[in-house]
Amino acid sequence: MISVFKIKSAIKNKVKQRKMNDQNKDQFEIRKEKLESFQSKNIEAYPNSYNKKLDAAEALRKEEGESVKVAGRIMSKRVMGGSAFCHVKDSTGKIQFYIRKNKVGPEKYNFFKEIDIGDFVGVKGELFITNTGEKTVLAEDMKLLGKSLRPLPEKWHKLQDTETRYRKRYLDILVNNDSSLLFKLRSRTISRIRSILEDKNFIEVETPMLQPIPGGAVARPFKTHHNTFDTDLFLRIAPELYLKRLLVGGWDRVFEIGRNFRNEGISTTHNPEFTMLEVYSAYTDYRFMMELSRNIISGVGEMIKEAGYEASVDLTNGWQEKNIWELMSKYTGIEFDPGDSFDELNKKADKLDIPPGKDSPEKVADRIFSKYVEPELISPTLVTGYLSKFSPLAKSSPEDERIAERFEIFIGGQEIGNAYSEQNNPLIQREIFTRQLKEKTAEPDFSDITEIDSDYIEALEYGMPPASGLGIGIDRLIMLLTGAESIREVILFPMLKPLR
RNA sequence: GGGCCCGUAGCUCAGAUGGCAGAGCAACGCCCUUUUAAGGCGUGGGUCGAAGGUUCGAAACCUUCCGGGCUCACCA
Repeated sequence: MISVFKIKSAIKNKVKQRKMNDQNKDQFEIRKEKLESFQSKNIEAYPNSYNKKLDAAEALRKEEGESVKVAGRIMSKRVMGGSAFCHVKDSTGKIQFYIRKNKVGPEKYNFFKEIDIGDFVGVKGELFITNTGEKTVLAEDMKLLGKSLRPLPEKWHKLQDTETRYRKRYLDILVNNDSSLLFKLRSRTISRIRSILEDKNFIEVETPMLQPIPGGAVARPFKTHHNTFDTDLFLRIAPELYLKRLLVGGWDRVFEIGRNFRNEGISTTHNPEFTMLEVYSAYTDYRFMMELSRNIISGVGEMIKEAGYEASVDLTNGWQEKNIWELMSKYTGIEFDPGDSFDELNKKADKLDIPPGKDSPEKVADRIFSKYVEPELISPTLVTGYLSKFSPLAKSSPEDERIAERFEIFIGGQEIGNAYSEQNNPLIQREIFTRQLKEKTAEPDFSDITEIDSDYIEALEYGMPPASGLGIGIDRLIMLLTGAESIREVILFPMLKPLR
């Protein structure tokens, strides 16, 4: 039944595809014909290289009268009979060139007229200033470096359609400067985080993304299969358990920036693959990570300022530490206590218009927190007081066994990170894993998970130093820094339904 | 998965109550040697997301499907 439907729709698509091409015919076909005519005239439309001398931005810093050689994509073309102005764009910006028939001769000029917006060209010539004051290259020669067969989005309104912007991100970053800047800022942010950690003698490592038993978080994993070993593997949901194996091996300060994969819902704050920073530091507890996360986030905040951006929230000042139970009491007006039973919690939830039900108490508390407290946590807030029983990889506080040595970072009403003192007692860890497994396998979604990661427990049995760990969601951090409304705006190629 | 909204030319968008599918940019032709959203004259371009239905007549109304956005739920 399914296959019949699929075949039908596949046929429809073939037909549609052909029609799409027909629709493009005008501009696409015309450009293809130009390409063919170039080839017949022995003009190479796709040369292998070009000896570009200067980026656009560099060329613009040169003086009037100096000779420059630049290259890029033609973004605009204004022809006035025997002369024309074009803007050429490379990764550093745009520069204008001016080409004149009586300067380059009729043959070259006519060739220039064949060149389309979107084509890559190289231009050399002297700089001059136009009547309207723009530094411009007076072309002595122009070379085609790459023919474009499809028209670019419109120059004034640019590319607006959200879906097309995500699916054809190359067009988005080409014509929408804001988008291009955002992703460059993302890159710089990650590189800044890296340098902050390296300065503190953390070393960057890479751990497996293909794991036999996905651990380090609770989430539905993606499943895959390795042919040679004929074994099922999972895409990691977190690198945590591998990074802590490195602590066992004596590497005291490690971090990883990389992709995690969670087979769950997609929303404005969730992409199935997302980038996490995880940091581990031996001989420290979660207090150390409070300091470190502040260093990282305010460091990034400073960089943003230096780059001329303004983060929507002050990331340097106003940091505070708050207890989750006090926060919940404050923002709901109902007293909450870590000792609350499931029943009591449900009753309070009911008063707050939160559906109670068969869920675990953690979920109920989390719902209350998400609805009433989270949106209020605008300036950076380190939230403590999480229950040990819902922090399976964290150590409990020596003062109160019920409470984990753990905090989460909230900024701009969003969870940005999570940190705790790491559980290094192999006996306790095994017990917790075993209990978790029983609970998990009761749910159909986790039926693939049939055993605990005893390899990890074995590592712990060799002895792991006391340590603290921190995880920061990079995508959400970037959202915060740029004020992006959706995680898709900060991921170059976000997950979309494949077009059939 | 539920609710609301969107899909019209390569791009950006108009098309009240059903009556011959439009504009700007881009393209093509002509004019134009300092323009910059260049300008002037002219031309071509559409299975109105898809399929059914209602109707004398559907881009518009109804149903289903496809894709997207927001939101709730699920979920860190």
